[in-house]
Amino acid sequence: MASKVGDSGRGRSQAVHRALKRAILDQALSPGAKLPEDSIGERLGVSRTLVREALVRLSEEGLVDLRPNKGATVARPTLEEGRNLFLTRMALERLVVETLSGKLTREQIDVLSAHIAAEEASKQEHATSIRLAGEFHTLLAQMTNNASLIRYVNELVARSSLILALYGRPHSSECAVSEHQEILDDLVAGKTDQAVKLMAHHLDSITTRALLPKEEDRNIKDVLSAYAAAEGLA
Amino acid sequence: MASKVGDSGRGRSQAVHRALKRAILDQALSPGAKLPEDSIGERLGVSRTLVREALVRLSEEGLVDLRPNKGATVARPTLEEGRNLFLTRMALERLVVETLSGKLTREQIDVLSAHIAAEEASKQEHATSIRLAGEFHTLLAQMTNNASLIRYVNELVARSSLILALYGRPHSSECAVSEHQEILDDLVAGKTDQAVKLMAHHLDSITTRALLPKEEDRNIKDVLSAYAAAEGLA
DNA sequence: GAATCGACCTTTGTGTGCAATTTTCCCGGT
DNA sequence: ACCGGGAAAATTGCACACAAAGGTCGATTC
Repeated sequence: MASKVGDSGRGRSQAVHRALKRAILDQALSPGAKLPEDSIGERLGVSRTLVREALVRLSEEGLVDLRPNKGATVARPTLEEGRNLFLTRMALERLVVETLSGKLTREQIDVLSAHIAAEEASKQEHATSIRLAGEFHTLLAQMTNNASLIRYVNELVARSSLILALYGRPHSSECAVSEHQEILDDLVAGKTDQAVKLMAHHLDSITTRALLPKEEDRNIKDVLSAYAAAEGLA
Repeated sequence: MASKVGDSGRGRSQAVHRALKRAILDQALSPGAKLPEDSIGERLGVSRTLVREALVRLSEEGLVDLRPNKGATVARPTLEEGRNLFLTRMALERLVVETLSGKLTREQIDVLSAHIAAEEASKQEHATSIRLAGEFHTLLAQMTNNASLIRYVNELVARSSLILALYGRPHSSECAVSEHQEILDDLVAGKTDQAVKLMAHHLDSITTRALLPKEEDRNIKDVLSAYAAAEGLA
């Protein structure tokens, strides 16, 4: 079904790209998963050529790691990369907020409100909940009409999903919905500084609240790998 | 020397990518130029497959436009995109400056000083002058050790070259060198706010000083094409 | 019995061929 | 002289084939 619907836009490699991206963001493919060109192509009904193209795109977006002669895997950002990524996100979303403050049209406000409502409604489903939370930010970015800003925010939000999938705690994104509402309120009221501060807090709370703990075996490996890398080991 | 270092590592598609990127940034290939897979492959001694991969990467970086069934061309950003791009750049470079302020090592300071000296020395050669001016910013970004930040600044700086190539006046980047020195001084002194302000001014002056006027035939065409697009014409 | 070497099998790297689409340009009509 | 119309040439879209690199598992040896 995906093949029939997705094709229309143009180039089928785009369709493959979207399919894989969606699969990754939905955590159907979890970080570190192998992405063999063959199987994917067979499953999606296209040749390796197109899969390859899609993988290159995804690697350029930072969603997959592409190691020479070793194939593609879903990206597995380190915790350090994660924190840096949120720093970058903050810088860009600050611009988003500054650009939008006091300039939202009625239509845009409606769209955002509806989206927040949808977020509220899907609190239970962990997967879609994360996706909707991210889409709020991309929606905001979209409204700036700044192409590069949009692109980068999209990328960073997507990769944030990966980070949260790896290091996030189960119920980390719950409070986010109310914060989204507050941000929207300030944007509508034109309280720029307040909105920026809220957005900063919003993103910061994700990093500190959701990203820090989780003393599982996964973390042990990460810590070790960091030390190993520092010593030039495998 | 850059070519020797970059190539050998692995994949030849990477080499093609670098070659094309370099050619574009040096304005050997000017914005809007056609990039036929065949000719490029023949000229570089590789097959279309590899050229294709490089073009996909470049399009993902925003350096080439890749239209379905119509082939690749060197990107031709509009003036509007240009201004937005510099807005985004500002947001990111602000983070760069904030991250680096007061934390530069002696080595890093030396590298930057040397670079500024090189900029000073090559004032005459328009092409390299622009390149070095850009590299100052990428150098700064590099020192943050923030992967995503580095990547985006690199991209934006590269695309800025395109913008300046299209809309910049001949001697627009002259004063920049002294401003670079000032920024470095403030970074070393740890005057964060001052450094941010300077960087803001630095980038802003590029947009207002270099990007605005230029009433040449090129602009006429651009204006017309904008109206044509609005009317659905060629 | 454990370690090492090697043949096999899987997966990626790259070139090439063919179909489809776009562009060019030549030609006839108005 | 100008404007379609259509065939030919050029270019991209896509798949497949072959070569090379990596990984695995078993056999051989100490």
